[in-house]
Amino acid sequence: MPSPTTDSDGTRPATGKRRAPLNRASVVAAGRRVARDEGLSAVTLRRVAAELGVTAMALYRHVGDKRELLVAMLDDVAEHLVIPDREGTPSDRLVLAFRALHDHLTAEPWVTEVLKAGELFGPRASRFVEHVLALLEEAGLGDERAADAYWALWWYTFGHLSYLPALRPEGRPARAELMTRVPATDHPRLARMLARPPRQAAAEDAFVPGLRALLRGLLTD
Amino acid sequence: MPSPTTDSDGTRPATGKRRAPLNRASVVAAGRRVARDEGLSAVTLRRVAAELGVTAMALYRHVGDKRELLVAMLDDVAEHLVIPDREGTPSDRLVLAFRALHDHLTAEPWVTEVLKAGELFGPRASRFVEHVLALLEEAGLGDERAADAYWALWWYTFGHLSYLPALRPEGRPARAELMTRVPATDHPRLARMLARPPRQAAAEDAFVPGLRALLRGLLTD
DNA sequence: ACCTGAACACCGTTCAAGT
DNA sequence: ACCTGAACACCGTTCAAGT
Repeated sequence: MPSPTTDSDGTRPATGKRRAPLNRASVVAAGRRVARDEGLSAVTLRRVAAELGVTAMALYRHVGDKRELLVAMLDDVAEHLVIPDREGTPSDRLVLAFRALHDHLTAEPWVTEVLKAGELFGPRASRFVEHVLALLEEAGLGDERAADAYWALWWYTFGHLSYLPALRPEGRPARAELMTRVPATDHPRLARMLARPPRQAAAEDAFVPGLRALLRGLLTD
Repeated sequence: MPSPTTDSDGTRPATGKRRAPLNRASVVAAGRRVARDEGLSAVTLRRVAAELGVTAMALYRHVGDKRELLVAMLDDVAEHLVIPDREGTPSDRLVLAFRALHDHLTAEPWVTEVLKAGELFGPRASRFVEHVLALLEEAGLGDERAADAYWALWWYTFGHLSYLPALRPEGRPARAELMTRVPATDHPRLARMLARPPRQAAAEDAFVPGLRALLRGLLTD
């Protein structure tokens, strides 16, 4: 390996063969790239390292362990969330915010697979939480009820996000197989529900009505 | 524990050294035992096999692969759910049902870790889904709205279940560390929320009010 | 028919060693 | 200071072989 140049810690591209120096951001970016292009299961330390032209053990200088890498990848996603807002009722603005959150976390499928409801989100997206709490306050909720409402909204949103992978092409056979196993005579309503087309779009369309219903219930009492 | 049915092949206890013959149920039971006693991470094919006094490869005759074992373990839990009911409004009876579901899935911590919102639950607990759909119908909802409402309720419930592991002792340090990183001046409401004690009991108490709010929103419109 | 032994192709992680 | 090579202790899974 060539490396005789004695530069201090310059970020220069250097001449030809020298690799850019590793840092946390580049490791996280490489992890996201592998996850996006090859799926979450491809995100191994060896694979991410290869992506950077480096050996797996080199990553340990920058991330601690694999779990920390995944958390950092998630934080990276959360940081780039843009929270839309406009004139309107607090309820409408809350719908707007949670739709944006939902769509943002859905943009890269691997996100919904790493996401753990408590551990990885919530407080990490500080701006988002603060925004939501402010709107709930504006809607007339006190500290305690606002906090409960925030969690209810997040649990609902998280639940829906977790449901989406099952609708992806890989999950379809499992669902089809389930349908054949449900005894229609014993469970007529369930049979009717499963008979309805479980299109991805339908599930996404179902998110907002449920969100509105939840808000209706949370804000009126 | 299956009753001593006189089956075709030799199910005799045999004399002394002969191990009871393996079957799917015993493999699933062994998996649940290991998960309950040593946590989900201990559920490896080698460990489960050892629990049965057998080698890992012997399991493949009964479960296909590891994912199938986990699904079977979950189905086993779902099957033993008792759905309580009593006189009352559909709303009250729905709260009763979802509380029971919530408590049942919470009884063994590993369950919330394997649970995938779409893939593993929902239709598998046929009795439960049918019961809920019937109550929603009784409350005046048509097929389509009842199905949407069922999913909304399940997403909310699932989200809360997924949140609980973070409250377990192992997850606490992470939360404490988050608190110190949140800038109180920029996010005063978030800081107040995090300052409140995140006791496990509090989170469980928060489940029912949110559930009621969601139902309020779903049933009135 | 049911189970075993040995092997394969991976993991995350460690540690001493290189430069 | 930063990275590598080699090794460790695991995984899930396969396959031919035993009984």
